[in-house]
Amino acid sequence: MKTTKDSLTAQMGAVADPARRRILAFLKEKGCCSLGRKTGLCACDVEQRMQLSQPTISHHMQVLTRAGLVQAEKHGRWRWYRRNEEALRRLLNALKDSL
Amino acid sequence: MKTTKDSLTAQMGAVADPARRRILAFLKEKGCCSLGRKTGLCACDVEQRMQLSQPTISHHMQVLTRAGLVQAEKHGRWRWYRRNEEALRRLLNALKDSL
DNA sequence: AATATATATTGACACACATCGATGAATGAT
DNA sequence: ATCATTCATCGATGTGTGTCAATATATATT
Repeated sequence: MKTTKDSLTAQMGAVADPARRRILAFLKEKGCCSLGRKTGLCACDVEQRMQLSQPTISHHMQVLTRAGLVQAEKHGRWRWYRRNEEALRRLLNALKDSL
Repeated sequence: MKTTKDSLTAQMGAVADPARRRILAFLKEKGCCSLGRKTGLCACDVEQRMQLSQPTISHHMQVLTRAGLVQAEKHGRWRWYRRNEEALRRLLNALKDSL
């Protein structure tokens, strides 16, 4: 029954949701958190910008992370998220081939 | 309640389903039906290549058509489908910007 | 230890969706 | 007129998903 979803389908599904696309857009901004040179946002930042509850944000971040489109790094009691540009590029290329 | 889905989300959702991606791939082949110079497939051709019932195929074709990613043309008792390459290109560009 | 903060997890709910069998509608063939 | 074929529609069903409130977990602060 539980045919494991292939990677492309998981990534497409992740990106098909408008809320998650907004999150990906937010992650382009420079945020409050910085990892070395890289910058990211914590979930609370994302939550602040969207009209969604904290559990919902948490869920979306999990979907994006599991799809490999964002990377998370725990830092103190925050969790910093940043876009996985490499994976996003690969997704676009895969789509270009698959479509 | 019924916030109408925006065009990009509808197209992304259409393409997120693996069955519909396979259909889009099938539509690249030269089929039994020809429209002027263009070629396409009828739903029965698609059905023959997939392990899905006729109503399910019909449903997928409707989703793809409503999303504007394929174009249908009724011809006798067949319905010829062909890819809307322009729309597919626009989708890729929109994604490139949106991601 | 007690408290506050950031996030995850759980349970529930409504809704969307993929799928199918049965049936209907349109069209062509006999 | 009857029948076969192609496709759409309907109704049902199971599964997935977006969302939230409540609760739990982890970590920092006092």
